[in-house]
Amino acid sequence: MTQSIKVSVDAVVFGYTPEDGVSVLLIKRKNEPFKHSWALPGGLVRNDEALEDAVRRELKEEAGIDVQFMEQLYSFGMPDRDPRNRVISIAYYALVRPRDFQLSAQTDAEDVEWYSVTEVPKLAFDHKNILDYAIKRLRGKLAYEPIGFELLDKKFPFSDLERLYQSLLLQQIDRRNFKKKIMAYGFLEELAEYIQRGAGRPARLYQFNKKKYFELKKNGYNFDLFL
Amino acid sequence: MTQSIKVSVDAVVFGYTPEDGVSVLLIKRKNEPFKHSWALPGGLVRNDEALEDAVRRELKEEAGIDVQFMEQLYSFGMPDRDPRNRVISIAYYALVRPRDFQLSAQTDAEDVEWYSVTEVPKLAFDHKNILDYAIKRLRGKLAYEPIGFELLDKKFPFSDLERLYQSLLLQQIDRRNFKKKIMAYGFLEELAEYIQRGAGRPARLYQFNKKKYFELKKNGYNFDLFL
DNA sequence: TCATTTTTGTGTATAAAGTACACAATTTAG
DNA sequence: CTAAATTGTGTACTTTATACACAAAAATGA
Repeated sequence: MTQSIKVSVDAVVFGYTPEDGVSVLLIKRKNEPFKHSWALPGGLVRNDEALEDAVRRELKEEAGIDVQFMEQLYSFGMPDRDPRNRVISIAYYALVRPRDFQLSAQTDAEDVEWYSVTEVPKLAFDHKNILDYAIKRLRGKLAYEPIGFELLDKKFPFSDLERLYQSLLLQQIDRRNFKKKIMAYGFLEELAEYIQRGAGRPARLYQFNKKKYFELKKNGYNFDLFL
Repeated sequence: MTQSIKVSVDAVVFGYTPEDGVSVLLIKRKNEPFKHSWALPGGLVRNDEALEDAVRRELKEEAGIDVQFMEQLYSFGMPDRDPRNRVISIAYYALVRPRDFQLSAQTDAEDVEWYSVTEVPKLAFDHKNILDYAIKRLRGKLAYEPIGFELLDKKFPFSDLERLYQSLLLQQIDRRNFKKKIMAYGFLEELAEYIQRGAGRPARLYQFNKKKYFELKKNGYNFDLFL
């Protein structure tokens, strides 16, 4: 018998706000199977479409968002992961700044929502697996590449970066040592601007210098940010 | 139009011998397209077969080998990567001790051969890409997990490990410091046996203690072997 | 308005880890 | 039996990581 496997993509889109920590974008399914269940955005790849394009298309169709940073995560192919057909899914993860987007459930979804990674609802298919895998990857990645900047505002106070690391790596950080280490790499720029949020001394703003980063990286620099 | 994408798996099987360094297992294709070209072993996934099972089956069918250590590498899905149909391929990489196997071209291949990674011939499809990706992954992985032991004999002289790292990471290693670092982790056992190869003082044999390794790992230990 | 609370900002001393380095021991090859 | 090849081993020095506390600037509210 000839092969009859379907190919889909799924996306784990992470967002971060200093208030709510790390969240993930979920959609409520409009169709069977798992109708009305929460799930990762995704869907079948078209015959002549690159995998990444399929992910971007689905994110647009289901949630109305565009993402910048996106990487392939893993391919999930257990024969019974979809109750109807054999479907293998190539999962991607993406990082965005939630405030950059107005979520809007589009044609293919009943609803779209950010959920804190600490309180995700029951998910369709093996999407819980995929999400867990993505969280692990995000943690690992964060520890040796400065992808955290994709999640923060362009200009941010140092404490945002600190809190991002703490909430994702689940450990305390020594403020002085952390700053010392990050600044030593040289890809963070100190600005002459300040921000005032609630009580406390106003915080100086910083921004990530991608050019400097890639330059350093090209020269074989190692960015382990293990804490 | 309904989806008509085919799903295949490909395997990058790495071997190591102290004499020839790191090599990769290639097969000579028996069929079109790329008939008589060298390629990575692999083939279409069956309708009800897990991805890993498909890889193991193909390795058996094409090269007559069984592998122990295997991990998913990446999925390659450019629409034109196969000149005939749309085929997305889920690539795996595996590590073996070449001396454990007698290679034998089976039904699906014209020939099978180990090629040093420094002198691979022209490959079919996008297999050169896949191989390059796998080499990068192997380097990275080797630097923070002791997978090198999968490539060495069960009992090996310390210099084998040294040479493996040097040939893969392409840099000089200080013998004393390297040994100090590795031994400090505590997952390498010094044996009371010695081996004599060619000229020079006989070398003490060592072996990897997996149990100890997993125990350490479970306790959140970090094994960065960066040099 | 002023005392309290909240948050940011900053340096130094100590401990740990990484690096550089050279010579003796044991074997084979000629 | 001399030369060449390989293994085995310790210490001083440099770099990096860690622990730690108090002042500055703003908001809050009595």
